[in-house]
Amino acid sequence: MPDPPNATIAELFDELADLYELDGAVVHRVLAYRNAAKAVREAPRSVSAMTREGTVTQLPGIGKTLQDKLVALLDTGEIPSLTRLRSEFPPGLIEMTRLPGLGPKRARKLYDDLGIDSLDALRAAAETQKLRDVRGFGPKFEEQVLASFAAGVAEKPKPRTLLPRALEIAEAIIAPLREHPASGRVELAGSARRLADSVKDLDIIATASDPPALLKAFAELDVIERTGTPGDNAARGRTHTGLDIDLRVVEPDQFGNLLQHFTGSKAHNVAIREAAVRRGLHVSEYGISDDATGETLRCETDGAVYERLGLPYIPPELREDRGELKLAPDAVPVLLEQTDLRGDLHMHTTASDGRHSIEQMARAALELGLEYIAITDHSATHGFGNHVTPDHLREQIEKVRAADDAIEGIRVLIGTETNIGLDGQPDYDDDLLGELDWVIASVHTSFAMDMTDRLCAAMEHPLIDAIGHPTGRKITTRAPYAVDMDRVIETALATGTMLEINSAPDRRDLNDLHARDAARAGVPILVDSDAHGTDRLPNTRWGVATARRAWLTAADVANTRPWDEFRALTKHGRR
DNA sequence: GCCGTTTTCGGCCCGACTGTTTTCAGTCG
Repeated sequence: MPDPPNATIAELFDELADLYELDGAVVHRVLAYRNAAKAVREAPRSVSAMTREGTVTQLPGIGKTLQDKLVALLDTGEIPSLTRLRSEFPPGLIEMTRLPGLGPKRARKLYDDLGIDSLDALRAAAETQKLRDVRGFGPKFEEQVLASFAAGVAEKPKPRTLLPRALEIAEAIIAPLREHPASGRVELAGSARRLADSVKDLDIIATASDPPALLKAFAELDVIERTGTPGDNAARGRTHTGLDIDLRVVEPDQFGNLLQHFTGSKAHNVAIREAAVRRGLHVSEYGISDDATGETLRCETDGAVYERLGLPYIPPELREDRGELKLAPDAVPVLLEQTDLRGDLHMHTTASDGRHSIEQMARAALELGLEYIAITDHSATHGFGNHVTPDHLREQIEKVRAADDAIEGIRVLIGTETNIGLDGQPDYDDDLLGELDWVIASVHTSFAMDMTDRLCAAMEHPLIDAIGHPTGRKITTRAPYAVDMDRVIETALATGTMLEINSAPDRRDLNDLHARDAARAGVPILVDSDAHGTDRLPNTRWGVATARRAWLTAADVANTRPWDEFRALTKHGRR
């Protein structure tokens, strides 16, 4: 049996947390499992491998007990306590806790008293008014349960919204609110401010001379479908696209506290607060109270919050409790900016499945301030758009050379996005690949197989300069394929192959964690648009967002370099 | 279950809301 990947182990720990919670364990023990799940999910290496080496307790939140459980998992394929708890609590019990207002404690009570062990059983009991017989439950709860089923909450969790769409909606709300006469500052918070891949909802923080007026203006915006009953200083609304929006209005002298709090992440805030408590400080969304003086400090900016806590300013993209709180003041990375990019090494034209010509792409790239681009149409065996046969590619070489001559101010390079075959080999023969300036290789078929050998074989090829979208994920629709990223990074380093952060907003692949690991190992990272039209060249914004979340500086990203320096990093350039 | 320049034992973030309770536990963000 192959070693379980980190994602699988993390799921098992999360499941253990859920089950121990149903079992009535103290909250801190449950929290320990959830922390461990996060640590495993974000571990830079294979947790299975670390377990075999005996180094797994180096991960934060993994101690002796969890190490033993991991050893058992690797030896026997199961964790005994998990097997026992699964036999004790039907899986429907965890599903029941998806309903708002029903947590593990109360779900357990319904199971013990009425034998309710599934969403269906719960609904039936609510319909027949049996729930009110249980101590602690009443008619209101029955109504709530039925309302939740009617709203479809029980069926499945609402899909998350991709970042570009979320920011677009945020802008459509924030811009008019900023223009409203009653408003002061209006800022986006939450995971959208952290430029996460996708968001569950939007959090907006504002100050206002007349809060009710601003809340009313919010409720009347075109994009808002409906709002709940607004409070004095907060409103929750939903857009026509189904995205929930929380708007909070706050006094100007607390704006920074609230902005910091609602920017999160939750893990970041918890870590900040725990560290603060050790220094006699208590952080909340309303201020920082000091045990020594009894006073509470309010902050106008989120920078002031970090300053009071003795921390450097931490960019929102880093606020994930991934080591940012240990940064020395002068060690906060100067994160990559979109304007740092000088080249774009992955784009398509009408030769394959793009919508614009070589010239159109080049002129658009020039407009954006790029110094060099590579035209990388799909190769012959690719199923989308036109097949670029070897003869066709030879013609493309001439066309690209001509365009390069014709257009001043930008270097236009000929490349290909060659398909990686099942055996890890490219579509074109080496002679033809050798005539190109640049080769990026990607997987587009047979996603179900273990991809590690295939990718590593491709990287061994002397004319493959980079791997495109290395895990094949589509953020809300397709899981990454099975790939041992440790080995991929190791091989990339050994073979001098670059790894791409593909900027397509539903890909952002490599993701932030993998990109961080790869860059730390010393692998040159690419940030490419993968544009299929001139209007998509600015998509590098999303790749840059991922790079920033990966702690990358301009120096970590190969295509921030001038062409001559970039070329020296490629296999083609080193020949 | 983890963790330690206040600890190898006794801690482990903060606040609001809700429905059901007679003063609060559970849930949520």
